[in-house]
Amino acid sequence: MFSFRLVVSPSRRSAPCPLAQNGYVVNIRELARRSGVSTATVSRALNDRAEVSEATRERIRRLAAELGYAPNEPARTLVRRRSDTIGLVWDSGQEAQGLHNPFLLGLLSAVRTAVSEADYHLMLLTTPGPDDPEGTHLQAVSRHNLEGVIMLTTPPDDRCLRMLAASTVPCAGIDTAFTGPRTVRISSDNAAGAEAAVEHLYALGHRRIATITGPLHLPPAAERLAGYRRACARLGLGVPDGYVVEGDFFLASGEAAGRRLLSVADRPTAIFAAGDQMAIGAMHAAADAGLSVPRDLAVVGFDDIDAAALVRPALTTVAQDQRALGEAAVAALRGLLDAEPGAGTPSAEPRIVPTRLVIRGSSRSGA
Amino acid sequence: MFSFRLVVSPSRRSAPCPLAQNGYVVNIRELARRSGVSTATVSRALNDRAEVSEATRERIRRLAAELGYAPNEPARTLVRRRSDTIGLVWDSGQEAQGLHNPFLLGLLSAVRTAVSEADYHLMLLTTPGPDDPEGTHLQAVSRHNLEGVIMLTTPPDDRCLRMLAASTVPCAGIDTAFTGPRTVRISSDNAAGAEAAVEHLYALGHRRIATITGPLHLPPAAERLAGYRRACARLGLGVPDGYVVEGDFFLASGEAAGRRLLSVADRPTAIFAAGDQMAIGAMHAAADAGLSVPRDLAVVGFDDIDAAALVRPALTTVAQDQRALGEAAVAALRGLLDAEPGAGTPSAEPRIVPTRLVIRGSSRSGA
DNA sequence: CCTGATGCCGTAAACGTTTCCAAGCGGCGG
DNA sequence: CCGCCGCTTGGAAACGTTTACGGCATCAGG
Repeated sequence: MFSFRLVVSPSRRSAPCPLAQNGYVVNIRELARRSGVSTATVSRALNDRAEVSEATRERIRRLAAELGYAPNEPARTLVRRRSDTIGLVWDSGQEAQGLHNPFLLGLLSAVRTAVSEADYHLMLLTTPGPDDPEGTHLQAVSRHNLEGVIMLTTPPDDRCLRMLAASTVPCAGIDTAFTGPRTVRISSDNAAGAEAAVEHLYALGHRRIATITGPLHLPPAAERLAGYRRACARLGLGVPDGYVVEGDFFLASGEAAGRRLLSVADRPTAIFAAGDQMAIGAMHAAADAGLSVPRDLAVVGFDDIDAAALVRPALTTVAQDQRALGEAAVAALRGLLDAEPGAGTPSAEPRIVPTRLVIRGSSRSGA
Repeated sequence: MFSFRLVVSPSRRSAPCPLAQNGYVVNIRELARRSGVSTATVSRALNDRAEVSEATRERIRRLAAELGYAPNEPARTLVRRRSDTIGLVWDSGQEAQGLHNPFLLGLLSAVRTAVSEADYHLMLLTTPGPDDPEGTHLQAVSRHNLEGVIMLTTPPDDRCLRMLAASTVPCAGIDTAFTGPRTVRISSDNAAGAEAAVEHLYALGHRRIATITGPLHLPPAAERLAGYRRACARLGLGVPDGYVVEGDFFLASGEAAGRRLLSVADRPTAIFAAGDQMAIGAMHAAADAGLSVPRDLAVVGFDDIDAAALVRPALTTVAQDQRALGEAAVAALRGLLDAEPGAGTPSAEPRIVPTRLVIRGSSRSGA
């Protein structure tokens, strides 16, 4: 079931901890000895417990600072049975190299700062190989006493993650499709973002607006398509056959889809692509067809990857708020952690984060 | 000197560890009880110690797997005085949003897999705020018993990182400028990469090759310029005044530098830019000047960011091997860890990782 | 039969911290 | 004077694991 690799290399045991201060580590016991109190009092003083007099507390803290004392987290974890640490997983990225990359890094940074502002530590979980057992992540959580896990844009068919989400471990997932008793999903408002893109094109005078979708089995792709359809319906725009082409979020699929859309009977004057790479591909297709963007064809993407600002004309796109997503994930996870475990599902509905339309040259003639 | 935030929220102590298997955690003691041996034997069996008979070892392992036992890492760390965990820092990324981002994510993934293949765990260190004390990272290392730290593309003026590198903590830095008794630097072969770029342009027939550099106080920028100069000298190419323009690695600076280079007396026919964003900026400048890339002007960049493959014409560039860089960093760190601490500097010279020239449309006429 | 070696295993002491429980002490109302 | 309470403090038991040390077999060589 589980396999173990606890092999301890017989050489190099017990390396001396390289603390800068005095060459050797100072404990709570050393502090107790030097300040003439017991270890219990030192612990209480450093942890801001109420039952210590102000005088001794101050004395102990000063001594601790002076000696460069740092508490031993493993020992604290051991006795407190909590580690103040949460795990982090993201897709190994080899497959989705193009799509998620730039987006992911923003998420990572946002999660990192939000987590440390909440005074938690962050441990990276290994993305398991295809032959690793399903319980790999559960093992890791249990080994390190992790209190919860944040997962970022992970593929929906990861067995290990599915098992983790299905367990009682608190999980917060950004752009993930897993469900579980203590799992909450965080996502951009894909539908509203798509609607805003269509509305923007409508406001510019476009009436024949086509779309390039992502793989429709992925929730974000489906939601963006739904938003597109809703906006079209609301604005009274028809969606002829052939105006909806499915891509795979990568450049080449956008180029191919663009060619198809430009050869359709009633040629669209604008394209909303569910991903920036596909939008850029569509712009290439337009250029190859001798069309000028945005004069002959307006293009709007989704995600605001780095390249969106670098291509010419620069790409109008629906930007996801990476910082807000990261903060929402951490907030949701804290909610799960603070709730009593027996309290059932606190709120299974996903947290939705608004998007922001970034208008650039690909949709605006005056650029 | 140091400040502490060990505040323990008085509510929610001792949350029950949510392990899936049986609802409660199984110890080494439980294993011992159930298999009729002592905890010492169980520990030895699971750790592949020699002093256990094959029969009992197998029995214990099977039982452990059956019960879903996972060793308690904090406890192991406490008694073994090593955590098998290394820290990871990277730049908060707000300032270098454009330059390092896509590159960084590849490094992160590479480091992550290399670290876990070496059976270490990875802990993310917080990027400290400007008012955090200098010893923040040292504190973290000492608190968690981290055995070493890997730093990725960190700014050269980070006081906390400088102090960390200067300490006796083993450090491996990719694209960092810190030095210390147990600190090793890993870097792409910037000079050779630049040389390869110039040679490529020379082989295409170009004789007037200019360059756009990065901020020359950053080592990579200086090294790339040196490579450019060396190649020009070797190939007998003159470098007239005005053929070397300094940028800041961002798009706008490349565009401005491109304009300057295109208006110089003896106009270059090719530009080597020390960063992809600047290269793309130079392409924009050429387009604005009515020049066609690559017919009238060839452009080569550096880094191979995602956008390099998305712009038109696609950008020829010197790709950094993120995987190799990550693996080299982990290997270097392991070298530091295995070396006895008293052995002095094992090898202070930096590890150099070769680059790879990716030829695309911006330098090749037949695209 | 004795001696030493070898293979396997148990006892118990750590590791650094938190926290339960009790105790000392001064004051205060009865 | 007694009992009680509130404020500090200390003693000691955990938490789960590793490992030094010693013991009990069994076995080979003399």
